[in-house]
Amino acid sequence: MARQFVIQREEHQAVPSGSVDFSGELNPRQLEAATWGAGPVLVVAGAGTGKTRTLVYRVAWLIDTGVLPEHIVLLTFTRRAATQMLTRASGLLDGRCSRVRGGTFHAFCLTILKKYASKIGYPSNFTVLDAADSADVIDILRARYTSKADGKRFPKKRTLQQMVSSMRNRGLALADVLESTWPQFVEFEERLGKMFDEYASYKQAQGLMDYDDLLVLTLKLFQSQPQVLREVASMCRHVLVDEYQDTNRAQALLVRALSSVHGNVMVVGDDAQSIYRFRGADLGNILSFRDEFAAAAEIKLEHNYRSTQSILDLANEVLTSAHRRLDKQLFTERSKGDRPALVPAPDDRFESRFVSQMILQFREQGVPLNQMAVLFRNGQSSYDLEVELNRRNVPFVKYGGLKLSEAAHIKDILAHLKVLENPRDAVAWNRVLQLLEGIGPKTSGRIIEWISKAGDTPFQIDNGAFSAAYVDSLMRLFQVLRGIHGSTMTPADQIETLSEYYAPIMRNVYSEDYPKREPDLDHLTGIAARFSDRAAMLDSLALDPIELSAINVEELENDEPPLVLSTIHSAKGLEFKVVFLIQALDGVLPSAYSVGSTEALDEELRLLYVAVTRAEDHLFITYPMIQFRRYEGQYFAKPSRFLVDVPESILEPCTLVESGSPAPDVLEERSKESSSMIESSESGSAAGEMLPPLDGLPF
DNA sequence: ACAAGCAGTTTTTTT
DNA sequence: AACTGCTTGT
Repeated sequence: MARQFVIQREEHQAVPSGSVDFSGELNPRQLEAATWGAGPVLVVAGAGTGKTRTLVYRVAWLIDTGVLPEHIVLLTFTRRAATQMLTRASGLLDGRCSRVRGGTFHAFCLTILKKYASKIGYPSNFTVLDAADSADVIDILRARYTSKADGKRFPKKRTLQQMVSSMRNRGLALADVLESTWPQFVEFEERLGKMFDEYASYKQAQGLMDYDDLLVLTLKLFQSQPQVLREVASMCRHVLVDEYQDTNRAQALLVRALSSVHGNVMVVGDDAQSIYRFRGADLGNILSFRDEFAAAAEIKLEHNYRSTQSILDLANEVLTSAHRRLDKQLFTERSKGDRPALVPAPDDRFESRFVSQMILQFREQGVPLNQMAVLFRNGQSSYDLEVELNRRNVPFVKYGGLKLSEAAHIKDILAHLKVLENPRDAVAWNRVLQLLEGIGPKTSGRIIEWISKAGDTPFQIDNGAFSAAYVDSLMRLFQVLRGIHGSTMTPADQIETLSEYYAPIMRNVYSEDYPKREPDLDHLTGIAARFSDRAAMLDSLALDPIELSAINVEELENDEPPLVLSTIHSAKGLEFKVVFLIQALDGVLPSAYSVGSTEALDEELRLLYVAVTRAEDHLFITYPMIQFRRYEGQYFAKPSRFLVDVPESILEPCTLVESGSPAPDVLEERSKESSSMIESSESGSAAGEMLPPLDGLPF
């Protein structure tokens, strides 16, 4: 008989030794969640109910009761969210939580895979592909699977990439995915199936992993190597998951796996804020958590501390038409506040002028810029406003939309680093080689084949083997690569060296707009200075691309904290005193892509809900009445279908008039530069009140 | 055979 | 601003 050891049960009931006053800082429900003992628990936390606060105190409680920080895993949706929470927890605990493991599912899986890569047939220096890289890989294969006869009907690389992705993170068969989302491509099923199989083996052969691989291969590792699972899961004494409503099937399985030894898992989420269905998020995960984790308890947080009653009224109204939801009713003890305003503007320019003018007014009333946000459905919706804000010297940061590391010229530089890191990475080689004059897809393919045969000395070149048209530039490339390969340069120095080599190429390739791109190379060098390890830098940039305009913020460090512009998706979890939701148009929110399906429309509705619930004190929803489209010219736009039926008692309809013009004529007055004002339409435009009434607000 | 240049189309949201 | 397909040039 084997000897039996008994481990002392953790003492959860003990009064925490530290100085944190848990019951004073949290309401009874929050306290119950933060001090939860053992076993699975679902925390349903409505918008603004102190979800982050609860998680922060949860971490503090665990550590205070003696759990080692490195035995806590805090999985969040973005890295920003993780750092924010750990910083706050660290404030409560005098820094005692620095060793809590946390981050996104993808980043957490990456650390596991780096350690155990060889067990699933991968080298440990594998490269992480972002969505665009992965589409490039697929495109290489696509050429082999298409013929002239297919014409335009065969799916584009981006679509193909989305197909693979949705198969894998939902765990569905190709046939199902095609039938539900791309019925027009059902005829290609057999070819697509083969192509996707080849995609998988191609990645393995080259040491490449896409985002979905990080999750799926971790699961596969756990399945095929039970001792690895046991090893990893025993280090996860407490698993905390934020934004559980936005996890996909693979992530739910990971949560189950990670908690399989200790069984202590707390998931926090709000079904009404699930907005990542397009990425495979499965609302079913949160709705059926209590079935999947036997005996799971449920705690509901319904006391909203963020918004005024008027804003919550609109939020609740919006939600009444949603289909699937958990029962929950938000309430607040805050005062009624102003009704949210619906402001139609004659056109984009007026909308931008109105928003910037209001922002300046609020600032004069003492609201700091960084307590205000402008939200929109699409990244490009804010271009006009950005111009206007620049003109008025209003500093802003933009979240969502284009990322620095997704810009073509940055990807070029990064491709050189990837080649140095993993010389088997053919996608990176393709990019690097095709920058050279005289080298296109075919030649680049041939050179890559030659390189792969060269074996251990990847950056040596035999100049006799190549055509005179491009040997010289090829030699120069290899010389630069060898120079870096054989040195001990820091990542920043490597980028500096590469930039010097790349600058003339950039002038050639992007001859029209290279001056705009040039400063970005310096930015990149600056970012690289934070890293001492090239591989870590590449992984980090792949998993957490840098927001393009976030760079400008660092330069302004000592100036006024900037206004926030953000896509609704990127604003998840944030709150602001004043919120403007712009471009609230039918076809934008809801997106034109979603009108075909109830499920998709529901998600757009929740998106509106998320936008509305970001606001604490004031909410303005605006849209232009006239839009421009490239081939259709000007046409009359409709406001979002979610807003037209909202009673006026909840959403106040307003009109915008140009000062000095009694009857504003939309088309003729557009170019005037005088300041506009807003009036409430129901009180009659002649005696219209100035909005907003800025006096006596609870700032 | 292959690269480069041109013209026309198309753009959701993100790890 | 990027992607695709077509045409021209080497």
